[in-house]
Amino acid sequence: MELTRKGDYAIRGIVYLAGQPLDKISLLSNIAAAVDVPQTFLAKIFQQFSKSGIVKSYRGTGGGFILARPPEQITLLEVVEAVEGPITPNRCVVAPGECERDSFCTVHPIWERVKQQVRQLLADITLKDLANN
Amino acid sequence: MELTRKGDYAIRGIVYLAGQPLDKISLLSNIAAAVDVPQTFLAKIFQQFSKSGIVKSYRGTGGGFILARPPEQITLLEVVEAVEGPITPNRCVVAPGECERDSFCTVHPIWERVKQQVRQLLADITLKDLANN
DNA sequence: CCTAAAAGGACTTTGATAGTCTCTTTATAG
DNA sequence: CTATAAAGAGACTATCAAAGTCCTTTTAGG
Repeated sequence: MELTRKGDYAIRGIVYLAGQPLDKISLLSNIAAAVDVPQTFLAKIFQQFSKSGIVKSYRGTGGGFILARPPEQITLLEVVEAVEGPITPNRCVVAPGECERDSFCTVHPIWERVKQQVRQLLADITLKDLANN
Repeated sequence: MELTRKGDYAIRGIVYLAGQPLDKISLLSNIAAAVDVPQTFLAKIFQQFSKSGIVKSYRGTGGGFILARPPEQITLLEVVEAVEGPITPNRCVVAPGECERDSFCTVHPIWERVKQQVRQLLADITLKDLANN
């Protein structure tokens, strides 16, 4: 039921980025230092961000990371799922048909509801809400 | 963000028990077979249930397990937390003061909300709702 | 006192988490 | 066109929790 450290780090990093001037390219080394995360680990996280289109990356001198969209268009849900995979309170509910007990299991619908509620809550928060200016 | 197998097994077992005649003492071996969980593993789970006062156990011949209270007085939240520990979406929010970033961390209140919502949802479900009769 | 059950503790296996390290690719500046 | 500065990618390692097993002890009945 818990976010992993990776997820936590991911949020720290992206929130930091959202708090920077939006046209400023930030160095991974700076981000890592600012949010207190091992740089090599954060590198992996930002690679995932880059692949899922949350940040844009630039290589070489003067390179770094920048938000791919304005902060009000990036939700917390998107950030979390980019690194943690789909949010699901129980594996029986990751996808329809995953669980052979789901036809008769009375708990199944509960997990569906939990999943929906949590996703909804996170989808309503954007990086704009989280960036502290 | 996911329930462990232990949590899942725990629910299966207790829901089965809630579906039995309430004055009937069930054998662990029967429960385990019925819900398709390794008996030795389920034993550990029911020990925790017993300690948290969800079931009553009887040793020796004719012994076994029985709900400690009527099913409508046992919530899903209680069951889950008995074996999984407190529900918390992020370790920063298990207890006040746990996280040294919480004074300035803008995400902290979000996790509090998620936690409350999930707990509320699970607290509203009782074993009576889940037992299929 | 023998047998049927749960309780308790020690142990093992497996897999995910949380990283690290090294090499490659891409881009810029001189 | 070469040196340098960044991110990308892959392989590797260490640690820890999850998932489960096994064995011994306690409790209760017949």
